[in-house]
Amino acid sequence: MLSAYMLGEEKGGGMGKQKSKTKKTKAPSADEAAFLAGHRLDAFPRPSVAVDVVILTVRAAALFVCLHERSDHPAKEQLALPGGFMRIEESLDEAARRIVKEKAGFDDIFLEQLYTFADPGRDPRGRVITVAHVALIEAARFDASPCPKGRIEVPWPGETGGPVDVFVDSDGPHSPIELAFDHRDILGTAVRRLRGKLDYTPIGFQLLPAEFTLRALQDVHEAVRGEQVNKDSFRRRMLASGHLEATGSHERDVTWRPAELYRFIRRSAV
Amino acid sequence: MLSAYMLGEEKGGGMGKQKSKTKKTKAPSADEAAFLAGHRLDAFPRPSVAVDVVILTVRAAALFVCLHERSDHPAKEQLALPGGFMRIEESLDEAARRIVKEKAGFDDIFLEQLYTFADPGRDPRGRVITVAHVALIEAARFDASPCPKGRIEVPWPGETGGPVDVFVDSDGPHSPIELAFDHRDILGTAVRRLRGKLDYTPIGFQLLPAEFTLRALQDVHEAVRGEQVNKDSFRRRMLASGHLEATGSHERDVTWRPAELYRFIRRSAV
DNA sequence: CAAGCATATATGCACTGAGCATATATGCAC
DNA sequence: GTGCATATATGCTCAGTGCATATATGCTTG
Repeated sequence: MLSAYMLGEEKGGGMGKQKSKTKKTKAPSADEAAFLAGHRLDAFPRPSVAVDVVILTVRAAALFVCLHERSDHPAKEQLALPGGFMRIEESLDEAARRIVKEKAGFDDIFLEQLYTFADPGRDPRGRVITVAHVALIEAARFDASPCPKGRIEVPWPGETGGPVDVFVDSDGPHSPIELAFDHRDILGTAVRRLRGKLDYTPIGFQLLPAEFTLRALQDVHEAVRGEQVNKDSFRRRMLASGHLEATGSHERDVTWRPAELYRFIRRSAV
Repeated sequence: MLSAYMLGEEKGGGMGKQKSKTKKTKAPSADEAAFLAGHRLDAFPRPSVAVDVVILTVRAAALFVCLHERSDHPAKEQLALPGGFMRIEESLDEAARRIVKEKAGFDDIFLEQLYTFADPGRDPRGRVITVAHVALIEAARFDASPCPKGRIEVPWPGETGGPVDVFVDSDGPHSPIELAFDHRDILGTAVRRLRGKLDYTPIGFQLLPAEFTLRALQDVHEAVRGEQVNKDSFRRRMLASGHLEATGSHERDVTWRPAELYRFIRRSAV
């Protein structure tokens, strides 16, 4: 049944047809308008498209993710990533922001598309593909959300990849919890992406408040990378990156020498 | 205009067939089984899901992409990326490989998911989202495909991003061609991704034959990055990467001193 | 055949950033 | 004040990069 899926594409399967290239315009011709009017995209089966969001923060040198308890089957009462179905009129970004707002309560948040998971059988309800997103937020705002929070432990080094383990600390020390669907894989992909971008983009600053110490920035990098970094060269590299601006003020209520607070500034041009 | 694809009910109704493929989820309880039996994913409007593939190679120090002339509206007779609708029973990877085979003739190819483009209005037929993929192939195999070939010119430096220009050289020097839908943006995203991964993954070797000279490898890097690289440090860096194995043989039929041929070897462990 | 040419390949040197050690500064607890 | 924990500054070594120079190896040309 090849033709059923080739709507709007060539039917014959030949590759070498080379018609003369006519000038093409954006305004639809009468011919095209007639084609579109008689066109039925819903004449063949389509999957459902969901959007899931991995909302991450760094607290106490560890990665945490915002979860959501499912109120319906499948995986009823199990924890899952906040997600929902894309509405027919909204973009993926709009859908993701709506879900973040509805299920975690965050209004303004750094958001980026991650990967599309589409294995047949990943959802028992039928053919559901999900466009996963990553959102990053500072710990104070993260903590203010009522969502269940999971601590992430990454069992692989560097950017190896694979599922990660999630612990809900309120239950005390125990084995990692189960997540609905393939959400442990999605989480693993999110961590791998984050590790890959951390050194080459200013993405790490999204996990910090507006003003922060170099030590806090280092904590973020160490939590994401899952390993210690050299303090001196980290400081030098960050200060030389052009992304930091000293505020002149210092942290308070610490029992040691207060560190200077810095602001993130988007670098002019490369 | 929305109503055209908001006629919710599906005519084919083919969701039930693959329901038994739930390998990742636990056996449903009686309660859950009852829920799933009464569940209708098709009660809500769903988009159509397409897959487009950016098939790239490097030839003569330039990036080239494999295209496809559309035989039907919309954008009839216009060039586009090879693409098609995902079938309800196949994974994205399977769909992409089917499309690569059908429209470009490549059987075994490096393939990777790129990004999902889903702006409402990107397709005049209605709500169509596309999961774009990138495929890389060596120039000799690329040239053997009957697909129309476009030369890529990237108007932005580094990983700035944005649409790229495509030229069909057979028509002589002229302005960049128009591509169907948002395919110039998809191409731009592909180039940006490629630039980002080139230095930190062995992805560049996918653009070369099994045995190649260091100069050819450098040509690949320069074509992807769009700028010259230092020859000496590039050689040293590549030889120190652990990804290269000398074959002992040398290139032939060149008018200068023949360079040694190398093989790509996947580095053991990091 | 010898000279010339284009490229490959090898080596040395200066510069830069990273890792490391050391010294000084600044808050709090006692 | 003393002790302590951390921040901050400086100097050293080492590895990688950009650059220059020297040699090697094929073909072309006279």
